Amino acid sequence: MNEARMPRNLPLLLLQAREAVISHFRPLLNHAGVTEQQWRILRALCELGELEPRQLCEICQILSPSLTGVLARMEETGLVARRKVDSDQRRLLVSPTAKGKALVKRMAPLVTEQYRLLEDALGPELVRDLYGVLDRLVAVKDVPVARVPLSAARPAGRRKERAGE
Amino acid sequence: MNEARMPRNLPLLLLQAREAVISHFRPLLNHAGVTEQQWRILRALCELGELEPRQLCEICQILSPSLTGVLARMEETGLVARRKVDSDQRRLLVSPTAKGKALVKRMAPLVTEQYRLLEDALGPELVRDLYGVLDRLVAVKDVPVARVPLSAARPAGRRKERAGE
DNA sequence: AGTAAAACACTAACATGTTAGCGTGTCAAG
DNA sequence: CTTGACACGCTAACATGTTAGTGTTTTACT
Repeated sequence: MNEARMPRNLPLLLLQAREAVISHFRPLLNHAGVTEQQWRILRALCELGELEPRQLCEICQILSPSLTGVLARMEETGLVARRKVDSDQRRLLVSPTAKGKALVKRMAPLVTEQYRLLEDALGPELVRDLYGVLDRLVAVKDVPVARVPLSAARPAGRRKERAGE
Repeated sequence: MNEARMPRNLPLLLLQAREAVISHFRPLLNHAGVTEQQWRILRALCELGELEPRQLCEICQILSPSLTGVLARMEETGLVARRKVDSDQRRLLVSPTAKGKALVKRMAPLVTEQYRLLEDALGPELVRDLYGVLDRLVAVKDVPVARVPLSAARPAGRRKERAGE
């Protein structure tokens, strides 16, 4: 018969790959008292300087609503500072505080060392191939979108019914 | 000076890669009324049959506390069923319902089609390399863990202080 | 048999992901 | 100058990620 088996689950594979890598860094970040997202933001700010929230969204792969909360907590703990832009009242500028920069400076050698250990375990070729392939993947544009037949898909009637209505 | 720049952020790159892929499937899943996690679980159950929660955790890369909630919601909407195992009162067995299987069967062609479009955009070599590299990465074991100097890292004193204490 | 350790699913508390929508500020067309 | 479209950061509501810890059932060892 048909049954036409689906292709491998690529998003899942990428998730597993990411977990395989990040698991070796999580202990370091936990010990430093920052989350993965906070670390991404701090790194970006220390490497690129003052940035706007929307830039951080793109660079750190964090959606705007999440970023709002993350930045609020980081401001609370004194890792970053936010200031308004005079020329455009809509925009903000986020910068790392002295405390934030100090944390990055403290963590950098540890992160680098752990990365080296990981590289040793993976081997230079795999690491090189990894960056090569992923960079190519991320650079891909213009992937067409399949049209949904409108008839297919659609479970029962669970389409956003609020509880209190 | 030193400043010793850190290596590239590999977990971030993997996150970006995953987003580049999953973004093309999210509309399909949304339209079907299931989340990414629910889809991973349904696929696993339909391809491998009845599974225990801890197996689903491993296969679908979902932590136990998250899985508890996801399965509860899926049982609520009638996509899966849970039953206890007699031989071991601790364990459970999760299986897809008729409704769950039907959803997978409906979605399969759409997912496969979208995957084909993605493959066309990426090119066969890149897809092949992608799986090759990621499979090798996931398979890596025995990565040593860097010892944290105990003195380094550690922001101010924000180490799990409860609000009501 | 009897006990300590481990396995399993679960809860709790917090942080983030995801979608929809809101309010204000900016800018361009009329 | 005004209006309408858009950009930006935000809130709201729900689902999931993450860490710590709990209660119960098994298992291993004495």
